Amino acid sequence: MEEKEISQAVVGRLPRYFRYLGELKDEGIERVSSQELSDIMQVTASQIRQDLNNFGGFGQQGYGYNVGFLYDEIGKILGLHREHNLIIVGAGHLGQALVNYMNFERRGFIFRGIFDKDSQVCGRKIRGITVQPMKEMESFVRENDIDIAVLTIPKTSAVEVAEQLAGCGIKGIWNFAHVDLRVPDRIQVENVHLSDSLMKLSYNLSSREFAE
Amino acid sequence: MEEKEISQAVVGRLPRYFRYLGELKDEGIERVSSQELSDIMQVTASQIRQDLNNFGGFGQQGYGYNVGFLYDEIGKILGLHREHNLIIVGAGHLGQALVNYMNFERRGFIFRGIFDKDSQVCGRKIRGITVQPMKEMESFVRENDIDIAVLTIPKTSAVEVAEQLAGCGIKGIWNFAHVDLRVPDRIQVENVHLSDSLMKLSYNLSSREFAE
DNA sequence: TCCTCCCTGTCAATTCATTGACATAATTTT
DNA sequence: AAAATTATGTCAATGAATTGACAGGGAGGA
Repeated sequence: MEEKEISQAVVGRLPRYFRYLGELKDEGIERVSSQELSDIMQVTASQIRQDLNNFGGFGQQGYGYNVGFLYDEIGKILGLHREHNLIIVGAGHLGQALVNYMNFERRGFIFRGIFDKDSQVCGRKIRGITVQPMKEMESFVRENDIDIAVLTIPKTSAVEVAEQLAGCGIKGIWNFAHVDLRVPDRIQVENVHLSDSLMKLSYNLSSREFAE
Repeated sequence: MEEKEISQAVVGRLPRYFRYLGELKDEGIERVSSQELSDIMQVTASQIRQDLNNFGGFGQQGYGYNVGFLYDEIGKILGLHREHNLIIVGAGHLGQALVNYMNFERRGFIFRGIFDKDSQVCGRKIRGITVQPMKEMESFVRENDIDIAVLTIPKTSAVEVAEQLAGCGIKGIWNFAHVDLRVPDRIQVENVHLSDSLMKLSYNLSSREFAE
């Protein structure tokens, strides 16, 4: 299926295309040209065509792109046509917030388990899912066909937990801990470093002041 | 201060340098060469030197970089040497999680107010801060020297709220709503699109399967 | 059916980012 | 004090990403 390696720059733009196409679809719009999309999304039409062509010719000359079709195709490319089983490790505020955020489920990302090392928290239910102790994690991952682990734990324990997860066949880690994980190549890690993001904003605020 | 424009690629790496330098500092290490940093951080030494030189010559030939000094300098570049006043708009799970996440305060990002449109939620206290109704937001921003607004609200209301914030002199928006905000150029927007991030992970999971 | 216009897919050109190479300066060793 | 080593700052070379240009394949109207 994948012939040439797709750059992460392109991959990073796919969800945004997907979002805008979804909106157009909801508005009942059937066709769209790269130029129209360009106007809406504030990227060049050339980039849109270039990006989409990495995955095949979805458009038609003289017509443009069929919104519904393109939406579905990008969804498939992103792997949204099938379900993913997730667990959350770390039942703190952030972990709970993610479990309660329904939009993930709508896209096929289903939370199957929650784990926490604090025995006080274990047994509590979050959105119908019982928090389990850490020692149950590895067997749970193996027995329930878990694809993705979401790490919402302090960085001190994240490295160790990532190793455990690597050992029991997890495929991907969505990492909110403020540390870079070293895992085998077969495991994909997607980092969400919130404080990095906030610092970037802070930088851009200060640099802006002097630019004037 | 800023002579040439620094690319966002560089800015995006600064927090990571900052983090690793902080760790070295905590370990009591005083000096580090670009080559040593390169080994630890898994980026090329050349890139490290190139990046740092955008902001000045922090190192010394034959010696390397002084960890503490470089840490402080990058902190200043990132604007962490002064406090930022923040408000949260949207007291849902995610908003609460962010308020409760102490690490931001440690870096000088102080939450001054929380706002929500749900009158049921207003009046409740989150970490000592009373949730206020939306109509108080604009005057609060003006009167309390608020720099940054954190949007943890659904996308439907985010656009409107962003406009209100633009009107009352906010400088930056940390946007967790799943929508692209259109605000005047003077306002910096940093997006955290969690579902985009998860979709990227999903893509990389599927593409990996076929690559083997 | 034919003609005109539209818009993609793709190639080429340009811009931007990363890596490599090295002259030079400070440190450390002898 | 001199020699050897270390490691920066910077320039040049390479590589990657974005933009521009256009041939040619439909679509839509007459």
